[in-house]
Amino acid sequence: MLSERRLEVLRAIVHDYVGTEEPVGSKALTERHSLGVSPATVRNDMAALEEEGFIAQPHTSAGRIPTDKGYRLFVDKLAGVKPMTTPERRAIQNFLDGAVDLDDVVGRTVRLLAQLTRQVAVVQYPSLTRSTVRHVELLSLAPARLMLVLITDTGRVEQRMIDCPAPFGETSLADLRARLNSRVAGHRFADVPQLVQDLPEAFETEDRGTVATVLSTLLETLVEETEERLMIGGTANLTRFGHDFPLTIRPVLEALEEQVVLLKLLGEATDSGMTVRIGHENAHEGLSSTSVVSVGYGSGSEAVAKLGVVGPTRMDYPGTMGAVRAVARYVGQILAES
Amino acid sequence: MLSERRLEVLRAIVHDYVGTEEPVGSKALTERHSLGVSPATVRNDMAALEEEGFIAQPHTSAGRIPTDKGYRLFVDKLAGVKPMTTPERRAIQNFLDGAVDLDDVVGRTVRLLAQLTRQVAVVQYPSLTRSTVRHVELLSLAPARLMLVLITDTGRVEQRMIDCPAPFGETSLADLRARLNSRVAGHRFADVPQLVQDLPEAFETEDRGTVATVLSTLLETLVEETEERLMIGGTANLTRFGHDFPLTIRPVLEALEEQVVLLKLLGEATDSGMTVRIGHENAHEGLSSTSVVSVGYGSGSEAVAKLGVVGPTRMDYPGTMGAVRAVARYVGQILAES
DNA sequence: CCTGGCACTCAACGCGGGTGAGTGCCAGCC
DNA sequence: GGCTGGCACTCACCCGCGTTGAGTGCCAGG
Repeated sequence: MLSERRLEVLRAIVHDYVGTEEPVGSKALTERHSLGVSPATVRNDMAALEEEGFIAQPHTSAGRIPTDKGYRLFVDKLAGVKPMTTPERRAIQNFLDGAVDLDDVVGRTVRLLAQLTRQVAVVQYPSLTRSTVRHVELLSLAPARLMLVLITDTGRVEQRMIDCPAPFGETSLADLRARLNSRVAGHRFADVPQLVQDLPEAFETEDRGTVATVLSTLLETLVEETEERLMIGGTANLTRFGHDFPLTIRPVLEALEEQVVLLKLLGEATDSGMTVRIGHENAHEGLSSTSVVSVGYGSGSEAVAKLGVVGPTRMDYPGTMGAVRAVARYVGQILAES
Repeated sequence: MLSERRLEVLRAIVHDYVGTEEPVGSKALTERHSLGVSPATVRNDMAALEEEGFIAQPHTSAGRIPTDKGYRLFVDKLAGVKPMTTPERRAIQNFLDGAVDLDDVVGRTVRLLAQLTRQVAVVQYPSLTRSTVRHVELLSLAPARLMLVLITDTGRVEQRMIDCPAPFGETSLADLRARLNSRVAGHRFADVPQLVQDLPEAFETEDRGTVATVLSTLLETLVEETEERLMIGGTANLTRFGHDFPLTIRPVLEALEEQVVLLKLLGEATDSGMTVRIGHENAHEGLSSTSVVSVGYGSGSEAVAKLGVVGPTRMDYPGTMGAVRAVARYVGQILAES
């Protein structure tokens, strides 16, 4: 086990390195932090920390930089979450309050998060499977052509075209619409399948085909749209990364364009509470020198989606975590209100 | 006026510079292109071209690179549009054919365009004002709360909540729904205002307030949503820009995040036909070393929105223009079909 | 008007010594 | 045993310098 002071040294190294982006040496450390010991002692501690794999030297006779393992220890044991100041909170709330619809909420959230953390922000649209149905609408566009519109409690709208196997009368349509809504409105999407299971039985034989088609389209929509959408922003912040651009920034931009990758990234995070994935802890190759801070958010007590930021492993973890948590909280509030 | 050969020299310079990214000298030019004259002659031509402002030297005793004015001449007079090959066309069509809804069409288009041109692609969602109404739906969510759903011929769906001044019966609702649709379905959004103008008069006094509210919300939606959405992709291609990254790439990424800027960019382009804006021709500061190739696309003969690519002024104009034109054409087809 | 020849310019490259931050180790002290 | 000051060593970084070579402008001759 590492002594108290050694942990303190690690904390100091992380702090300085995050600030300066340069390897930090023993002398500079003792000058900037009053550790109460001499550089020589710090050197010994550093040797021990290096031995354990928490820090490393880019090359012999240079200062030390934290390793992924070092950051991990820092995040888990040494750093708290830095709360937002009151004016910051107020600014967040004001900014988000102006949103007019779901797209706008997500858009504002992304911009806000990117600006607060000065990193790349990722916000997932509220998930359908965890949402509840507000309303299902069926429109007749042509004798044998329907449109299914699905409205969620988070304000999201999905629509699908349906080609009916047989013409479907207005009365049947109204009937189906009413029955559908009385069964599923207010229920969670995940519960819909079993709620509508026996619905065709209530209809005349000639209509059953169409009803079944409608239901299967509905269920299909639920499944399909589980592959969720997301919005990213603040990519310009990547340019503050380092100086060896092409190699650092390229793979990150590529990864960010792959929604699949991002969704997996957010998906891997724990459902509740904040998750920090550091460097190589991210499965994706291109993100091996970035960290992802993510958290769930939702209109109720339960998370309906996640949001987070992607930045260099060398980031201000306490500050970033504070911003992410605060934004998630307020977005949840906004969604609950609307 | 410049002689035929001098134009040929300019074309050669543009061609080589686009390929190599390095200033091109007289000797190299004569070696790679059989111009039939000696380097010395080419030097004289170059001096003339420089005099006129079509090319410039980064520093004394270096080769020449085209200026914005040079590219302009090249695009206007010297370069054609390079058509896509048949297999390429087929690939485009196959890729776009798999789309399931509007979001998917736009998403696929962006990815396709980014991949084909190896640059940043921008696709605007079909505009509401130029679209036609497919269907208007009114749902009653609560006694005095309605939802308005607007479906366009391009598959776009917009919804709005409406708080009614007075309770609105189901019969009135059905009546309003029917009247609304019979008037506006199939008509262009721009024509909607005058089509619904006298609608309240057909209703009982007690319902007129609600009808008016619905109509004003409808008209509002048309106006609001004129500020159109767009999707961008292929930002990773920016890393192929140059080697002096931070300065080149940063402002571009920033500009791309500002939807306003992009919309203005596309908006400035002519409505029909392809538009190429080179370097400083773009009003926006950060885009002064990029060119924008854009074109309108639409389901009919008329453009409903625009798409294009943003790349370095040093780009393959004929190829890019060919790809942009081809993609626009096929997207138009897809939209017309759905 | 084109061409070969010639002197000139200057960014890019490679080399080499100097500088300084940082390290590891060790003997001595508390 | 742990902390400290001292010391020799390492090595990336910087700076200046000469070399190289692609490229230029100009000019006299075809």
